[in-house]
Amino acid sequence: MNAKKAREKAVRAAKEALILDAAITVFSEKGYHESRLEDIAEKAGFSKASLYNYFSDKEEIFLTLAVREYGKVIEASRKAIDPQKSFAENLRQNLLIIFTLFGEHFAFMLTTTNYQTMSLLHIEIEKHKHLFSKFQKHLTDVQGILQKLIDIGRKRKEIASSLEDASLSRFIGSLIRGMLFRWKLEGKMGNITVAADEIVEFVTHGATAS
Amino acid sequence: MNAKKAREKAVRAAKEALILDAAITVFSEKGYHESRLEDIAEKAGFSKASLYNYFSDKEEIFLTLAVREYGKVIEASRKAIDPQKSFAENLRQNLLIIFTLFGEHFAFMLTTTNYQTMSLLHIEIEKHKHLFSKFQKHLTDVQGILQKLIDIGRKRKEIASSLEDASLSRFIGSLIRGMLFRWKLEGKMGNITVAADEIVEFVTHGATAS
Amino acid sequence: MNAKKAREKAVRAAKEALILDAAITVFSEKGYHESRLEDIAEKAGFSKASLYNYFSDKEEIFLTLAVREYGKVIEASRKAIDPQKSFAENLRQNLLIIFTLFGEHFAFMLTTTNYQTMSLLHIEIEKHKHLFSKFQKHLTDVQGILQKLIDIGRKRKEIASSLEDASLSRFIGSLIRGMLFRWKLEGKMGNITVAADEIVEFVTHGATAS
Amino acid sequence: MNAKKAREKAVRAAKEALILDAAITVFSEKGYHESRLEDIAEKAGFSKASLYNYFSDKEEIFLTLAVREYGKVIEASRKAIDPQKSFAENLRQNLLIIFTLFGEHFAFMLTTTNYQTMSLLHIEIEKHKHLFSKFQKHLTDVQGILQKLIDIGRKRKEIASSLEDASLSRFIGSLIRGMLFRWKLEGKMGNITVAADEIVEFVTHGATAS
DNA sequence: CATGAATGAGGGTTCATTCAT
DNA sequence: CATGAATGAACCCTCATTCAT
Repeated sequence: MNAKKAREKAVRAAKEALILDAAITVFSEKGYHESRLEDIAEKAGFSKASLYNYFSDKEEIFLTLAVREYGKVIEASRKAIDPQKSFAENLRQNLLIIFTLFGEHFAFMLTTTNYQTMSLLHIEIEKHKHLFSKFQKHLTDVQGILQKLIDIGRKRKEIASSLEDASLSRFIGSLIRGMLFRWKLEGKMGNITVAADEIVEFVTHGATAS
Repeated sequence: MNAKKAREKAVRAAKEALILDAAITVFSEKGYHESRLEDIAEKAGFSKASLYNYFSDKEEIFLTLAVREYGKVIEASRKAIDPQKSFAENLRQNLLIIFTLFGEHFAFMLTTTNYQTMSLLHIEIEKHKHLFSKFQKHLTDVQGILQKLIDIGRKRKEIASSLEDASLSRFIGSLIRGMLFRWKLEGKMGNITVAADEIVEFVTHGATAS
Repeated sequence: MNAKKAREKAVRAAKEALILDAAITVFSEKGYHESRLEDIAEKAGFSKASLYNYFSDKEEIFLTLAVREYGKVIEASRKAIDPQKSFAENLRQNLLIIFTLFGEHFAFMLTTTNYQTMSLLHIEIEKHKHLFSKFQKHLTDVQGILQKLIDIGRKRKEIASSLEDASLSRFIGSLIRGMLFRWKLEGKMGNITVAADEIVEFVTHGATAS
Repeated sequence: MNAKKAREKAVRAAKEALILDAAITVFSEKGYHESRLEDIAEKAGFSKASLYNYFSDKEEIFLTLAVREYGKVIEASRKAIDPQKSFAENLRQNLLIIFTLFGEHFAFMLTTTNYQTMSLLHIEIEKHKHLFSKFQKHLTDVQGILQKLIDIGRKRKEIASSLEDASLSRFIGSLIRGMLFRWKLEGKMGNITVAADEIVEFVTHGATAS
């Protein structure tokens, strides 16, 4: 009977994944507020009401999804950090991971960014307190990873900027979001490798040196 | 009678400005979709219905506003460009202009950015074709100004990056938006001069050199 | 211009009354929860959304209505109290007032009674705190009026029951509600005078004496 | 095989009882319409869907329960009637039976009362015609018992009221419901003996005599 | 039988837009 | 012009009931 329970759990997880997969498409395309539950349901092959068997409301879908996606990126990023390698190499690796893992849903990261600024208005954060703080922790962690890379660079004497680490990591984050933003406007993802190389080049030398 | 016409026109323009001034506050705070016409009207001292005497719909208010705001920035930026000065100096000047002109409504730029990605979904663009293309032209112009700065830098041999000018200008744009985003999350504008200096520092030297 | 304001205010009040009049019919028939805003709107000659121009939500309609109806009864009842008359006469008068004022909407009182027990479950009472406490005060006032009658009876030595005044007034209240309940089941109001007389008879002598 | 059948039947009956026991709690607390099948199922230790193995729908659960509960009361009440005793004594006994049998679920009687007035709206009565008429018969029977008591009182010359027996019995019913209503508002049952004594006192002497 | 899951049919509420005064 | 008022069109969420396993 344990096997049955396990199977059912797996089926349920698979369906949740179906919904989240549908949701990421819709959220990426339209942003949080303009996304309609009905679109997500339809894309996932469910009726709107069925979504409520898996998630308590729209916000939970969104937050669960955000946590899942960032979780993937954070885990992969952490594993990829290699203090033996140069800052440039580590950064490049990290960028490739981000761009690869988000893949065709690269715009979702922009949606979360936007959600972040909007969430300041909602007071109902109480409802999904746990998920929400997890979401925020993940966002912090992403910046943390960038800072970790910078830290390594500092130790290896590859970084000599007078700017604070926090500023540097925020700038790198901005460049990443900027790239996603460009792709979104262009309607499709660009070449990941080129994008990563460009960012690395800009971060390491700025505009003045090659 | 010509004087009367002129007066009426001036009055109308003044009222439009009142509405736009109210709109920028609301749009900055809540973004395009979450902003309610009623809030704008109230802040402008009109009733919701009155807005329709000056603008045909919500989108026209937004686009008119965006065109106005970017227009200001573009005009001021163009005037400030000085080929005799260094790239860094020009960039710094430009950043100060952007941050100063948007002022407390700095977040409005983020809203336009977000609107930009959402507008791809609307089919109604036909309705405001003229305004919309003007809006897009302005956005292009802003990038154009950044490219102009880079161009000057190249000519003065201050920029040696292997990256294309378009990429460089996009990166700078990303850094600007990133700074605004940070301020939005923090709930208030930071120190403009410091922000400009940091961006200039990062753009000129990247992370590796000071 | 003051006249215009006054007229508009009157029109508005009239429309509110239309809605409340529609609402009392629906609420009387179906109770609070089963009443649909759409039915009320239709009966009042408005669209569902229009109701929100006059009341902030369903509960406000209900509470406003309840306060209005009980207010009428309480005012009329207070005026009718005459310490010079006998307890029986006062009670009879009061019953006639209640039955007359509620009129064809007699069942509304049952709905409020039921709402009262259900409201214990809602936590949103905060939202309409003011109206809600007014509503409760009115309910208390109705009992208070009955107690006042009893008090007069005591002073006139017409009441000799060993029961507490509070108990007596509650019993009388129960008899009133019981009469309304009967009418509701029968589908129509019965003869008001007969009903009042019966209750007076029962209250004064109980079952054992005539 | 007959034993097996019997056993299965007993098991089934036991499960039905579990559901009904859960239902009475929920219905008492929230009334018919606000009670959710899910709550009943959970309290009974079943899944929501399982309820449909025992009852065809929500209404059947309610009606079955009502019939069961009133059945108990009616049976006990009938047995307790003693023509040798005084009207007051018989009434007191009957009240104690009602209050005791409903016990902590005293509010259920109010729910049935309310359901009674609402049921006039449902057209589906056809569906549960049999149960529904049984339910109504029980309600009539309760009144019948009260009338029986009055009848005994009349025969024993203890009742001299000019009011019709039907009216008297309805009044007594109202007093009972009023007591339950009070308890519901207070959130808990009061002292049964005191309550019964008060009602007996009021019914026998009214307010004017002690 | 038991149950997880699916869903149709609402119900309350919001908001941009229109219209009559 | 200004505006109070009206409303269609959504949208989120709930729940009794059905169904497949």
